[in-house]
Amino acid sequence: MAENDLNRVLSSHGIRPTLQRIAVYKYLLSHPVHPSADTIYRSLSDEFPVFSRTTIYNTLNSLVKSGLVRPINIQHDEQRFDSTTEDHGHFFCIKCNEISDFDITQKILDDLCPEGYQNIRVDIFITGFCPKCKDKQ
Amino acid sequence: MAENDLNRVLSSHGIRPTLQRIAVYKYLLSHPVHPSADTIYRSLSDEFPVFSRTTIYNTLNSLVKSGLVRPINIQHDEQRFDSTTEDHGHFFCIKCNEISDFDITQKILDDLCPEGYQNIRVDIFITGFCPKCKDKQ
DNA sequence: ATCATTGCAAACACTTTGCATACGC
DNA sequence: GCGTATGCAAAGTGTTTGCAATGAT
Repeated sequence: MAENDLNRVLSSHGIRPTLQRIAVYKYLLSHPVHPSADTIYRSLSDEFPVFSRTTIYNTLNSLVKSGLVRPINIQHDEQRFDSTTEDHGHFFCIKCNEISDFDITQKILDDLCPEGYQNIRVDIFITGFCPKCKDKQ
Repeated sequence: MAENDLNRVLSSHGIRPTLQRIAVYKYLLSHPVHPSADTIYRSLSDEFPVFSRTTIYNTLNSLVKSGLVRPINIQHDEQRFDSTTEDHGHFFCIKCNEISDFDITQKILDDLCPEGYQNIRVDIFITGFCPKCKDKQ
């Protein structure tokens, strides 16, 4: 996505497109392994030494609130973040620590919803070994 | 479950059945809303004033390691615990904060598993309003 | 000039660790 | 008696908050 498009997407979600926010959102879009706040901080710090952790957290919270980014609580020790907004599942590899997406059919999502509940979001997490790691356990 | 059965279950999983451990496990079995460590601590402290948070955490970690209890990471800010070991989904009510179980068919679980991955556990979390709360939002 | 954003330092909340005491076989 | 469990206090870790400085319109 070009810088201009990023600006437009952020603006249209009520987020003023500052240098830092563009960088965080761009990083999320281009790193589909669902990084943690700290991973984003360390990666961006190399590029722009001015970044602070506070700004990363501020930005992530704004992005989550606006609906552009979803938090993933697959591990209890740190939150991770996902810039894909369509419904899909998350696979957490306990060896390489990467989280990848997998498809979920609409039918499965419909079948899941329990009777009498009003659901707002569905999270499907699978933990195990990803294709890259399952042979070198 | 009678005290004796609890003793047997814990012992057979390599956990020496102390007063504290029995109380924590019994509490989990009898409170199917999936309490947090702190909820367990506060509830048991009333009954047995000797309990410390450390022991609650120690015990929960032992129970998780032995497979008798599963951790639930549906919220990022605290872990919650589940004494049901069969496969099922979790519904988190954002109003009353309770987590309830719902059934998942084996067929859905089979359909979920993505190609090429080796999965160890599946967690299905739905967030929203439970039947008790959906009318009084 | 005004209002939002940044970012340091400090505070916070949940969880783990170090270590001395107490318990169970 | 020896190994394990308990529990206090302290440390650790991820995240949020207070607030002054900076930036954008």
